Amino acid sequence: MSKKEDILTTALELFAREGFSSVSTKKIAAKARVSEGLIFRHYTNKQGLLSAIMEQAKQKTIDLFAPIILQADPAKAIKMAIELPYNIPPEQYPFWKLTFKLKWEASTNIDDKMAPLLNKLSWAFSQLKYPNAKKEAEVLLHIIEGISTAVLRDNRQDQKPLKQFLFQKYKL
Amino acid sequence: MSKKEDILTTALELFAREGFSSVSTKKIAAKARVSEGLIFRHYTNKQGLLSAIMEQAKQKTIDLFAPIILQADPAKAIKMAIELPYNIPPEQYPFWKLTFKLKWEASTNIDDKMAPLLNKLSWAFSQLKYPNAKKEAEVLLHIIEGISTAVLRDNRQDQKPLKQFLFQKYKL
DNA sequence: GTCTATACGATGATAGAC
DNA sequence: GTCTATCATCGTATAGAC
Repeated sequence: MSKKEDILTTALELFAREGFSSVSTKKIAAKARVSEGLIFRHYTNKQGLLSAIMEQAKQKTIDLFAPIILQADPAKAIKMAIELPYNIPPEQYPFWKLTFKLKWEASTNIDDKMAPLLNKLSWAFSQLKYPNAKKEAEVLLHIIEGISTAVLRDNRQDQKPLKQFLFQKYKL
Repeated sequence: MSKKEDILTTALELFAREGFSSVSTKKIAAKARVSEGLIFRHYTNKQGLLSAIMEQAKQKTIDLFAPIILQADPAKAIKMAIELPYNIPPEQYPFWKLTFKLKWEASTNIDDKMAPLLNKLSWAFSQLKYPNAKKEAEVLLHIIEGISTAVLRDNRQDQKPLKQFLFQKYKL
């Protein structure tokens, strides 16, 4: 891995754990074992570092959602969406933690990221003849985000997973 | 309002909007129109300011939940819980925004705050003979937190509220 | 209670050498 | 590409006067 990548990975980890403004470029440099100046050579400024991270995140979101979006069977798509929080690759936790954290920063908008999934769920519920497909989708997305939050925050899978319960609830 | 209170209110607003570490004591002082030194006279340090805010928050949480906790009719209790996100007094938005934001800081734990509500919902569902009362409660709490997040982030009520839909879903 | 002045380490960022 | 040295500014916090 290049030093440029080391910086990005380290910054991501620290931002996810401690928040963007709490982490100094000095700290990033020390943990990534590069000189502080190098950060600015590669990423112009601290904000540029965050932008580069979020650029990567965009692609990871698409990759993670792809199998669900492409699923032609509506019941299977819903099932996969429910399983999503439990299937986040642990090495991607920092990514998702930061994404959820940044939900509360004015600049970013997590809803844009989630829109494709929301639309797919809406489609799935309407295929299954749910009377309020759009709202069913919204509610399920809230649940999925809630479970994801729990998983990401505690860095562990839910002790008593709601997965089975939800499968039952949605008759899957 | 005393200057001491001005500081607290201003800090709360800024912390909620921009995050704890992004906001300098200088900025708080300017916006509250007090000298910077006064902040430290009253609250020892910046962290003390946050602690004072969270101390207030504890009481506000209790007050907001009280009518639900005291509700003897289980169906009504669930209904009130669903209405909760829409009934947060707007002047308390900064409080709740900050509370939800701090969910992602290692030190704080929002689950402790939410536990009484979770337990009440669990009780309500079991009264109504739901087969998995505990998990029903968990799921509904996720939904309520999701709706609250949307309301708080956009500083406005949901355009197409899920309230009616949820009432129907839970046959209330 | 409140303000002004100030100490001083930390922080983001640049310049220049290799 | 990478490091060292350096800088201006900012940020928290204290001291002393009113």
